[in-house]
Amino acid sequence: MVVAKVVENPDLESALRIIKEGLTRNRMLIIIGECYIDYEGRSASKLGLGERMVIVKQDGAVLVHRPKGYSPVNWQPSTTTIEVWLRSGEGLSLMAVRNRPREYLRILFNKIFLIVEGVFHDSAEFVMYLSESEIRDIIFDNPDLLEPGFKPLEKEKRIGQGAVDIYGLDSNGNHVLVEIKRVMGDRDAVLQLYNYVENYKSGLNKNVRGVLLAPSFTPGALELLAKLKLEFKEIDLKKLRSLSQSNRKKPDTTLLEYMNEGKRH
Amino acid sequence: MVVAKVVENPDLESALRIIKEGLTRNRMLIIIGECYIDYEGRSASKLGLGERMVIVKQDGAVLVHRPKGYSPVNWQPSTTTIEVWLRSGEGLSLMAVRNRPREYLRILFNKIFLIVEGVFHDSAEFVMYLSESEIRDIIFDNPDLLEPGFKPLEKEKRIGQGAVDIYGLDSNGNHVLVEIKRVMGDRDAVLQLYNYVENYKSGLNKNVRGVLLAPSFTPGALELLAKLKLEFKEIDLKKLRSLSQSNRKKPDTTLLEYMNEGKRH
DNA sequence: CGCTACATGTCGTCC
DNA sequence: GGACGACGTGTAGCG
Repeated sequence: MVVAKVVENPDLESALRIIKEGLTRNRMLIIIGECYIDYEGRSASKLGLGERMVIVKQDGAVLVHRPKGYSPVNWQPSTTTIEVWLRSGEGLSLMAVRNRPREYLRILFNKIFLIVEGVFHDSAEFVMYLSESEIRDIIFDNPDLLEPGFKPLEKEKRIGQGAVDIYGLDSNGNHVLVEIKRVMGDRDAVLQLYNYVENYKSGLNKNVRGVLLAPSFTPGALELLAKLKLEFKEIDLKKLRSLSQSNRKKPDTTLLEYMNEGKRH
Repeated sequence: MVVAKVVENPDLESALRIIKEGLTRNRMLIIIGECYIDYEGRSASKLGLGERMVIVKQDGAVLVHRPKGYSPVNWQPSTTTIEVWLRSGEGLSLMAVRNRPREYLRILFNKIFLIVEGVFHDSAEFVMYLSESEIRDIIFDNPDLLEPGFKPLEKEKRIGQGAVDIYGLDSNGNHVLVEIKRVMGDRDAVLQLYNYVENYKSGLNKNVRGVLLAPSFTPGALELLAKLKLEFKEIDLKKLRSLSQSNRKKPDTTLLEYMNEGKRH
């Protein structure tokens, strides 16, 4: 059973009891109420009185959501300790503390409108397609996508402190370092590649080519590429996706087809 | 009133009606149920059957949370359109679509255990302390923190496509570019600074100093700084915080004091 | 545990 | 609207 308990408009003493029980049992808690919030740690923040939703997950993660936007206004990732207490005249406090980095999050409730206690069963596998590592593997296995005659030799080759995505040789025997971006290539990506090339060249007495692969490029990136004498090549994600067809995990129906099917009543 | 409606174990037809109503009224919806999830857009993902919490915010943002962890497993930031439909034998679908980038998120419910409809009043101001821009202002106003005789001239000076945090002159009249990091300075930060220095120097015939300010530095960053002949200086955030005392917005009580007070029953 | 780089990053800001 | 950089970024992976 997912939803173990639903309590509307509890007084703060009941709320305290319910929340404490839920925490003890490692349940997921959803608390809707009016609260102040303080945070102190790597930075510090204060949020005045308002109505919000607080989620305490089964591993101790805490999220505070305002009525808009993707991001929680305050939060704590999976925390070591959560403490709750009630002081008359002040309200109900929920405090989430983690140690590395040392951070405090304190939620002070004035009123609580709803508490939901739940235990979720969810062991399903989550599969994500076309991550950067997947793209890298496809390029490695289909080196002509970079250029004819390219011979990939190593993935994630360590260079200095970092690692370049693909290292190989071109048809003239030149060393080639390939940096791959799944999203639009920006100046950061160029600088990353530049650093690899310079670092790798410094031990060698040969020409080293650096190539940035991305679906598209910002103007700043293109300018910087030219200035640093680095190369770039556009990759077509759709094409790559079709090349990974053999991958068993690939969805056989796209969501779009799915959707159209769904509407074809 | 925050919580407008709480419905436990609705059949899917009732659920459809309730969710549609909630969407029309721009209410916040919390839907707990068993579902499959498909996503397609910049990337693509599939998630098998499991019990999850779905949040639809008042601006159309959608979050799907599993029982653990900070991050939603699937989501959609503030979306233009959300559609819901029911097909017998299949289940209840909630589809969130946005246009830029074009992305689809589809949640297919098998069972719904709970629907909460709420309207949140929350206009409180959120104040964050010691952001990078705040640090920048403090350094600008207290230039000796960088070095004696430093004369800051411009904040966020545009250089090429980007902007360096502080530009100024040292006691010898050298141009100085200062890049500030609120967190540990890494290779990326060094490359960012390097790019500014090179870019700025290219128009000039003079020496240009680049200084990275951060509370600490990774080994990779220090190595790169040396190689690129850039400078660095540690900043003490605690000290900076005391220098911003004058700032009205600073909290007068720290959360730690608050907490101790809270426990002193 | 520390460092590195990815991420469907998201979000504000400035041009 | 696009580019650029901050973010309490979180998170996984590797040494």
